[in-house]
Amino acid sequence: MAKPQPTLTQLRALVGVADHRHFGRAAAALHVSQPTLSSAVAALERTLGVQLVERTTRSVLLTGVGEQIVARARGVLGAVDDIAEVAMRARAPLTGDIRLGVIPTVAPYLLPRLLPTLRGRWPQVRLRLREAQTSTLLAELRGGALDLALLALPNDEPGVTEIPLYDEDFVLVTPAEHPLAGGSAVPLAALAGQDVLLLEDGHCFRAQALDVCREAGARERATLRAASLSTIVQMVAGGLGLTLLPAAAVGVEVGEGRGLAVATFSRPVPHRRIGLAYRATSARVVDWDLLAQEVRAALPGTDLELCPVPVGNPKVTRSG
Amino acid sequence: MAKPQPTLTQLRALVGVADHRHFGRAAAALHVSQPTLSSAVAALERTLGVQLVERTTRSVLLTGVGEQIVARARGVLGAVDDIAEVAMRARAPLTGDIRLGVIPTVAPYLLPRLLPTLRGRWPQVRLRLREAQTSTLLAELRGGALDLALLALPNDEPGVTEIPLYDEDFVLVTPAEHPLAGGSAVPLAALAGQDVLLLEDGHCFRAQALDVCREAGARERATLRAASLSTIVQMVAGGLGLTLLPAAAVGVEVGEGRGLAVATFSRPVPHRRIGLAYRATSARVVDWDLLAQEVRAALPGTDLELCPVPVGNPKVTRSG
DNA sequence: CAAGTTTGATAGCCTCGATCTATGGCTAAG
DNA sequence: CTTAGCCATAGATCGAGGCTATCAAACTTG
Repeated sequence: MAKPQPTLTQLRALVGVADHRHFGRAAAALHVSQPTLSSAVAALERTLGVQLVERTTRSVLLTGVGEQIVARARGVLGAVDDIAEVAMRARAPLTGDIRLGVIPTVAPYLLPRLLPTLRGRWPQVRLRLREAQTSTLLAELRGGALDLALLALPNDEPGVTEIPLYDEDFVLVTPAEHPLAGGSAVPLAALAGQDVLLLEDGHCFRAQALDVCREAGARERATLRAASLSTIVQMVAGGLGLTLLPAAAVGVEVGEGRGLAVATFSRPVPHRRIGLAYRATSARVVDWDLLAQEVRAALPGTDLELCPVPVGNPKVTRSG
Repeated sequence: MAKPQPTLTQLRALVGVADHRHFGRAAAALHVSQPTLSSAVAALERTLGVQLVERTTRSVLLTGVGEQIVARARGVLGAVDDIAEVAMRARAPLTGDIRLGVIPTVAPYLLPRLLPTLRGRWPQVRLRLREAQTSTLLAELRGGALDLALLALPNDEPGVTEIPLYDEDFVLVTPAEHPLAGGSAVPLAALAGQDVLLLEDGHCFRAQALDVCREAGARERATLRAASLSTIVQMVAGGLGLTLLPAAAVGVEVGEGRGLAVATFSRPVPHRRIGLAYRATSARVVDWDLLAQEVRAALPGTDLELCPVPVGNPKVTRSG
């Protein structure tokens, strides 16, 4: 026996009846006639072999199975709408609002490079930026307040997919007269006993740098936690200690003639991976992949190592 | 402009092509002719306005958008199959295998009452029982190795739905000659300084009883952790201390003439809630509701307080 | 290099099912 | 008992989706 499968039209009819609890009004809302709706629901019940709706002339109620199936039908119809939206987004890629959250240790160094490129190549896109720490960004991402987050990977957040973008080394910033100043392959162990200045709690870069310090045997100057890398670098210039910076920050934070020197570590060089994160259910994956390409294209050429582009054939190109 | 929506047939066609990477074979697998399949995919691309498949005479590839949409289409088709299964299950309620996990502090006291009732009223059902601690049960439930778990609530497990069944009070079991023996409204504070025997780590009832002890100021005899309530009661009879039992265990564990006495607490009486847990995506919710009714019907009449039946109209009755 | 083979697209026809209008039957209210 | 409201049924119509036959393109092979 061949089992007839439910039809999308039938599912829409059922959901409509469930919503309105009234065949006539549901039919009007679905722009079909009442008998059409009636027979659609009846056909669904026939193919499923179960009564879904209790009809009396006075009221329309769902049976227990009916409730179950209505819930699933809503899911199906929503997913079909999603498919249409995915296609629509792909037809007009990278347009409209994108709510992007960025962590504070990336934003000031990457955005000045990204924004002009993006505006030039995708004038239709409007970035709505938000700067916050990782935990905030992930919460807002899951809650739907953000479309996309630019942060350090991995986060192992269920339901969130990540696109790796680049790896950036950590470098050592010291006063110019410091013994380690300007070194080119400083071993981690050279940090032992040094006073290292770090960000305040909640910054992921604080945790990453702290790991390095622990391994190296350095100690944190805990009384001097700063709110930004900028402040920390000022403090280093003031002779209060030394600090680690992610490579991308060096150009902006360590200027000439400020009495500062940058040293690089010997292998294995401590580093972190930066990438994009989005809800796995997002209908705009194609957009996010394109944006990832733009970020990679906007990267400073030297110190940052691009992550390989993961998948598939990037068939979608700019429209126009 | 009215947008034509994708059809289930079209989605099936697309998924088939994605699976086989070959129109002819996909058509055979779907039991349609090759031109039909071809035109279905073409129609889908037309309604979505996006190219989904790269066709050459030599190979068939998916575009980026195509991959996205295939993934979602699989979800849609799976959900539709689920709907059919929900209906099928409702047509033949409570039949077939049910893999039920039960925690050790419930199983020996509830199952002897439940099993005969169940066999009598639903002879077609076959329970495959498994006794394990909460964490194991929940892991197996999520992994699909179990259909259903009978344990203490709440667990706040994402993706897992819980049906409350009954609340059971904790009672105090002491040697017959103990000062608290047989009391009828013992305040928790009376436990202060007493030696209480508890289960070994991992049992949820251990944690629950330990909470009571902490609040009451009792101390655990940590050198005597037991693997079962049965063992603990033996130890109490041997004068090694006293213990807490969930009410349902009293009848089985505390017999006559074994030198044991049962005392009840004053209000607020410590208690725990027992219920069923299942994957929120399960297609057999109707079955689980029915089984919950059977558990309630099988309950010992006196000490356990039924939880209110939550929802809906239990339209489904026994078939036959 | 030409013929053959493989494979997906197109054309034309047909069938079945979804939809419509018209109507019937049931229930609750007055 | 009548009336109004509401869902089910009947019969007609039309289009989506199916099939067979054929074409066009590309790779293979003697």
